[in-house]
Amino acid sequence: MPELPEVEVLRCHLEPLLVGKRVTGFQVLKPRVVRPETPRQLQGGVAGCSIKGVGRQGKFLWLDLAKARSRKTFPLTIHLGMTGRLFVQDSDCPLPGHTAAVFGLGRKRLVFRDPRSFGRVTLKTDSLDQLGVDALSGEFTIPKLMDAFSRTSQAVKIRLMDQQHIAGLGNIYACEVLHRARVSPFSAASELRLAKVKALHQAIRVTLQKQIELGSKLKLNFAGEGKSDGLFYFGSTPGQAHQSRERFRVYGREGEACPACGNKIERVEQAKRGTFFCPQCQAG
DNA sequence: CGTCATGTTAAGGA
DNA sequence: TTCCTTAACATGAC
Repeated sequence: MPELPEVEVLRCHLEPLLVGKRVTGFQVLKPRVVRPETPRQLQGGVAGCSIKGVGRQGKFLWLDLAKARSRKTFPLTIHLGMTGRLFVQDSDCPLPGHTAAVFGLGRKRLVFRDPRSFGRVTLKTDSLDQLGVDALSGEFTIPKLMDAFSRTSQAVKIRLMDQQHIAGLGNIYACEVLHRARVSPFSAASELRLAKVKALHQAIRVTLQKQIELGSKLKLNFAGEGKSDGLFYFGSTPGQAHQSRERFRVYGREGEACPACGNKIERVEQAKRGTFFCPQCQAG
């Protein structure tokens, strides 16, 4: 599910459901998602804790936990990987297939489902420590973006997806942002002039903000059962998938008309990922 | 059968 | 050391 907007919509959804609850149990069904500590170590760390908050930076989500009778909180990091889903359900519901981990919350439970098991649950903070500025925070400024683009030989699209510099953009929104800013994905990041960097900065904020607004308005099925999967780009409730797909300007639209100029959108591979762009609007 | 998919990270090379 | 590229992870959709 997961680029910044999807994770933020999920965070907003979960926060009121989780804050104030106590973790009454913890079960790992797919040990691979707990890394690098063992499931047993993680269990010892979270059992009996209360949830004080739900945070996010980039695509990383975390629960602020506190031991009983303690005010000090520590983050339990959850990353959804490519196919992770996180939702609250009644404890007497059957667990869905591909459930990776379950947090008991009294008569409710928090389920982490992840078919591909690329996601992660951990008390280690290494990943968070290395993360760059969140693309929607006030700290993400034009000078910060200039700095992220300097001293590198990489193409701008690759650099936009580097989470150590800017946290939150993945393959979909990197393509979308570049099209909105009319910047070629193949431009050398370090050679972009200030005007283009400003355009990209604006495009990042607008693209992500609009997508969060869209996701906040849609009725999402966070339980992720069947074809409704709590996503607003590949799924959500029936009849909304098409509508939300129309929100993409170039991603997944190879051969279709560019919404700005009508030319055919192309797809090429960059760093083993698909890059969708309009060769007319985004000329090198 | 084959191709592609929202992501991170370890490993190896320059 | 730093920077960069690639392979690996595991499953489903089409």
